[in-house]
Amino acid sequence: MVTRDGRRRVTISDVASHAQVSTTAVSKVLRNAYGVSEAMRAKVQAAIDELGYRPHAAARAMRGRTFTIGVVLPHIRNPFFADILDGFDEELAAARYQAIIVQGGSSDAAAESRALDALVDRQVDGILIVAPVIPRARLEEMARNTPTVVLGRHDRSAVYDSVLDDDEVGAELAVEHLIALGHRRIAHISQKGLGPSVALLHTIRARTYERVMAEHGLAEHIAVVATSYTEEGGYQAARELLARTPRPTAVFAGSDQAAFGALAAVHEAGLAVPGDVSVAGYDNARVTALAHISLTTIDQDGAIMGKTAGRLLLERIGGRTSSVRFSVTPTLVARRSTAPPAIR
Amino acid sequence: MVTRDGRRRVTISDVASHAQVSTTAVSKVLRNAYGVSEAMRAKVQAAIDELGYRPHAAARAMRGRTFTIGVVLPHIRNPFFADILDGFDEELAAARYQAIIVQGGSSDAAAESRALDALVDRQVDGILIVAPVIPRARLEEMARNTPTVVLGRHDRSAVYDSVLDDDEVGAELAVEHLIALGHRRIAHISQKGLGPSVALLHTIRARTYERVMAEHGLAEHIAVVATSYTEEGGYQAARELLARTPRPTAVFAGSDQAAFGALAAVHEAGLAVPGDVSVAGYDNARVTALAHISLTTIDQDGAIMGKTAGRLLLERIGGRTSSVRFSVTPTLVARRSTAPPAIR
DNA sequence: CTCGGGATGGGTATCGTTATCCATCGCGGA
DNA sequence: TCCGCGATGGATAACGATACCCATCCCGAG
Repeated sequence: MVTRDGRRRVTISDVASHAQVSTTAVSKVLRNAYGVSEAMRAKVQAAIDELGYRPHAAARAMRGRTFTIGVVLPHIRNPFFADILDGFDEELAAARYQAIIVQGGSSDAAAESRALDALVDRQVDGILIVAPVIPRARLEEMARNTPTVVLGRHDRSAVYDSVLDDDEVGAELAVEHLIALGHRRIAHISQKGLGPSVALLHTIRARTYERVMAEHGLAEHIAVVATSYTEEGGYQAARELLARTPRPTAVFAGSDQAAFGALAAVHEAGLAVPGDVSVAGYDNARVTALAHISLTTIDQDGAIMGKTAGRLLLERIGGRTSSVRFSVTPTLVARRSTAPPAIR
Repeated sequence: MVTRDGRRRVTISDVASHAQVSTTAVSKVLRNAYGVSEAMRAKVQAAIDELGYRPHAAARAMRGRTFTIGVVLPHIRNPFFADILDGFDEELAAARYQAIIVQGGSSDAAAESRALDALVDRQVDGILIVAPVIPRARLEEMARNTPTVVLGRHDRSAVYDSVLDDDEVGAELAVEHLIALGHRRIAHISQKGLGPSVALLHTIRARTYERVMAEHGLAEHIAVVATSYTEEGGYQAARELLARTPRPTAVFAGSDQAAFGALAAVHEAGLAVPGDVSVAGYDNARVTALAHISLTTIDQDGAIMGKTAGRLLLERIGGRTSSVRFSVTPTLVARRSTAPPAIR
C-alpha cells in the first residue's frame, strides 16, 4: 500500500526482511503463537520497534482477528453510557482490544439494525449492544456469528450474554421511596412506541410502577406518559403531567436524562423541587450527584456493568459458549430532589 | 469465510454465480464504475437483493475504500460533542459513510495518539479529530495520508481542514458580559498541563480573559485555576477559588462541563447562583438551556460545526487538496446564572 | 550409530474485493 | 469486404496478514 505522501506503509514483509526471517516467523511473534524461540522473539520485536511496524487491521480481518470490539449505543448524549464505557474500555485495554462506538439512533429499530450491520461488515471480533430495541431474533442471529453481550435487556438467550440490573427492584425502590415520603399522586415518565415486550427495561420499570402503585391502593393515581428517555422527552412528558388537575406531587422518570428534562419543566412552570414536586430518576449517572442537581435516583453501577460486559465479551471471544447472565442489584440514592409533599 | 453457525457469508462470487455474470461485473455495479449496461446493472442488483449481499468492509479495505470515517473525541461524556456528532452523522449518512467513534482520553496526548493509530490501522477513509492536544507535526503526518478535519484548534495547516469558532471573540463576550454586570473579581477555570501552545482553544480563552481583564484595569483581579474541562475539574477549581479571600463574585469557566462542576461547588458552599456568585460557561451545549440550569454561556453552533466538518471531509475524500478553514462567530447567550454582584 | 520425536522456522494457499489489463462484439466508414 | 473503434464483460494479479502443513535440526534412547 502506498500512502499519499509516497511512502509505503510498513508491512510484515518489511519487518521480516529487516530481521532476516520469514513473514511466518513475524506473524507468529505478533500472535504469540507456538513455536518461537526467545531469540527469535527478541530479534523480531527489535525489527518491529525499529521500523515502527503496526499490524494492518483490515488485512488481519481477512483471516484472523481484528482486535476490535464494536459498541452500539443508542446515542452518546446519555451520560450514563459514558459511565459504562469507562469500565468497558478499561477492561478491553488490558487485552489490547480497541472499542469502536457507533450510534444506533435512540429507540429506532431500523437505525439500530443498520449500525449493527456496519459493525459486522467491519468484521469486529465482538459486539456490545446497549439497551437494544430490535427483535430478539435479530440479536440472536447476530450473536450466533459474533460474540455478543447485551446490556440492559431482560430476555434470556443461549447465544449471547446479558448484563443488566434488576429493573423491577430498582423501580420498586423508587416508587416505594416516594410513597414512604407521603406522596400519592405519583406519575411516571416512560418510553413509547417500542412494542409491549417485557424484555425492554422501560417496560419493566413502567409495569413495576403500576404494580407498586396498585399494591398501595393508589391505582386511581397511576399516570404514565410515554415519550422517550431523553431530556426532550422528559421535558414534554413533565409539561403534560403538570398541566393536569390535580397535578402530581411526584414524578418518577425512567431515566436520569428524562428526569433532567422533567426538572426543567417543573422550574419553567414556576414550581419548586422538591417543595411543589419531587422528582426521581434512574441510573445514577455521575452528573446527578452534583450539588446543584442532587437528583434522587436509582444506582446501577455503570462502570461495573461496563467492566463486566468487557470481561464476558473477552471470555466469549476466548471460546466460551455457555451463556452468562450478570445482574446487579440496584440501590436507592436519596438526594435533595425528593421530599414529603406539601401539606394541603 | 464460514460463520459460526456453519453458513458462509454471502460474497461477491455468490452474487456473481447467482446472476450468471463475473465477479468483475458485480464489483463494477457496486462501485458504480464505467462499462456496465443498464441490463447488467439490473440483473446484478436483483441478485444482490435476493441474496442479501453486503460488501465486506475489511476486504474492501485491502484495495479500495472502507466507507468509514473515524472520529476521535476526547471523551463521550461531554454533551457538546453529542451536538457536533448530530450534525456530522447527518451529513455522512447521505453519502452512505459510517462514522465510528473512538475515545482519545481527555487531554492525554499519548492516549489520543493511540486512538489515532487505531483508526489508521483500520483503514478509515477520513478522520475527524475534536480538540486534539497532540503536536501539530503528528496531526500533519496523519493528514498527509488520510483526509483529516480538525475541529476546535487554531493552528493553520496546508494539509488538513479546520473547523472552529473564534475563541477570542467568545471569551471576550463572556468576560465583557460579566464586567458589564458590574463584576470585578472575575475568575477563570482553564485546563492545565498541555503546553503553552496558542493553538489550543483553552489557551486562547485563558489569554483573552487575561487581556480583557487588563484592558478594564482589572489586572490585579486576574485569577486562573487550571484543572480540566470536566465536571470534576470545574468542581475542584471552583472550590479552590471560593476558598480565597476575598472570593470572586463571578466565574468564567472555559467549558459548559466545567461550569457544571463550578455550579455544584458553589451550591455545596452554601452560596447562591447568581446571588453570591455568577457562573458563565462556554459551548452552549443543549443541556445548558434547561430551565433549572439556565447557564449563561457562549454559543458556538455544534450541529453546524459537525455538519460542516462532514462536508469538508467528504470533499477531501473526493479529491480536494486545498486547505479550508471554517470559522463560526460565537454569540453570548445570557441566562439566569449571571447577574450583577451583590452590593457590599 | 540409527531412529524417533520435540522444537523451531519457513513455504504457500487463502480470505473478499478492486483495478488493470485483455477479449469480444457490433457497427459504420473507407 | 475489411478495418478500426467504442461499448461491454471477464480473467487475474494484487492488497497484508494468517494458519496449515512441511522441512530441518538436535538430542537422547535403543
